[in-house]
Amino acid sequence: MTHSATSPCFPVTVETAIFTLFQRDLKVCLFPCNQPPFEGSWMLPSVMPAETESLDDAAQRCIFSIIGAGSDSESDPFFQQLYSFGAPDRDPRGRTISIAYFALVAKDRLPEHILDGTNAPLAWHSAYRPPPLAFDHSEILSYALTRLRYKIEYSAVAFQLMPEEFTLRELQDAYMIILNDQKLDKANFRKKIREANIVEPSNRFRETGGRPASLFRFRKDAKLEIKTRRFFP
Amino acid sequence: MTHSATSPCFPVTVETAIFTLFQRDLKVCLFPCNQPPFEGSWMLPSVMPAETESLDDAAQRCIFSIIGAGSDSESDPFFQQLYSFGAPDRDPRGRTISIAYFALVAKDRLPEHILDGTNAPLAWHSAYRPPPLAFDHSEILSYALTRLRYKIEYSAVAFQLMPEEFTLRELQDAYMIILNDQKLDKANFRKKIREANIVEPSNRFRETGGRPASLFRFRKDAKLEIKTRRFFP
DNA sequence: TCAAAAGTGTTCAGCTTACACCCATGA
DNA sequence: TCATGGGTGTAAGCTGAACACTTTTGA
Repeated sequence: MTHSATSPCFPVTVETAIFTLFQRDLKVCLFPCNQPPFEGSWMLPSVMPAETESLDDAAQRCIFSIIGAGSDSESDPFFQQLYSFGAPDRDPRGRTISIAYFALVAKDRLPEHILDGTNAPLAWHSAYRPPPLAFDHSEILSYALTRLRYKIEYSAVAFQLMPEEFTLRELQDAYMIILNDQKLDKANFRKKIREANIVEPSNRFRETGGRPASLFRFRKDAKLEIKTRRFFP
Repeated sequence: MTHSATSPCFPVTVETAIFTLFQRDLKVCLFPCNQPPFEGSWMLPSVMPAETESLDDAAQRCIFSIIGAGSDSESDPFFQQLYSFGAPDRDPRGRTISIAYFALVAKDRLPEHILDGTNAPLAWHSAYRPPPLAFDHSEILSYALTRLRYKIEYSAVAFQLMPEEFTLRELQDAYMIILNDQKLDKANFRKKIREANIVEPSNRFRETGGRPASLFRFRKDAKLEIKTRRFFP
């Protein structure tokens, strides 16, 4: 009921599903796993919290160790705790408890050599059709995808995956890729974005195949999360 | 990046916010805390996971240790993992990592001596106006309340707080208490419930001050979670 | 016959959806 | 002048909020 006198201890890890968007696909950052029996599988990046480090700090260290600390905290990636996984047999080497996070990084925030995998074991794989994953990491990944999809529908986190400036078509593409829904109506999508008041034009344009597209950026003061009554039906 | 060779260990606890509904109020189960410097404060019930026990099993054990194991698993309370708390200073006695759960129990599932607190340190307090709580438990409680409110809006978990049979008025009261909103329109609420197709009449009635009210029960095959496109605005 | 509470139908505003249309550019 | 993609207006249909109404019981 209350804390017992003896304190069994558990190794604790923080695993992070880091997402980014390129090649018209949602990508997740993976490392090759060498541990038997998972040779040839891939795994999510992970760290162990230091003695005096909070879970969030550990997750942030995990992310920065991959993408590098930014020059300004403005462009720091969004991250959020997901769920904790503690099945006794999740790691055959011994029991560990894993606190899972997910993170969103804009492609232009990633150094070139991290994006293309030059000179690093890390690789970006399709989040929807990932290679075989070690431990329970495919469970973690699919949970992260579900949460990302939920979150993108009631908040504006999508902008965390966009570059500094973007066209509305590019934003719509991001939504369609993440929601796996090609049926979003262009006019209605634009109206929603306009009325939500979360972007402003930069008065610059991007060359496309046809009429040039206005570039937008997210407003610093935008309301990012809105809750409305829904009930179940 | 990957698992390091040395494995720092952390004491891990599972804390559970157990909610029930009576006296027209949402109640949470608390225990007195004797640990300095929190004498006089209250705390959420907690257990430490055993060596080979999953986190969910530990949470279930925590719940059953209070309300007793049910005769049939049908009436087992609903519970769900919430969030993990790991601030280095959350417990002044030493660092622990806490996996928080919340649970919903129907009042008629609680034995009489648990409800009225006879001969037990446990007590039920208003979840909205709780007494002083030890550690970071007020943070855990307010997080649990937020999640409960979200969840009740897009799913039918409310029925976990209802007795076997109930009137629609009683169900509406449950919603109004949890959402802290007295303005729910009776006609519209009933229409929603009817169209959601989640209850069926038991063909019995409850005596009230006026016209007797039909009793309903939840349908076993009801769809409990429905997701609709929402976006942010 | 009146008070109290159950239970229902109808209207109106606002939002979502679908779709048609115009605009600006390069070839 | 045509193809391509950007950008907008509007009508139909659905949903939710508000509210007035009827029904059934006990006193």
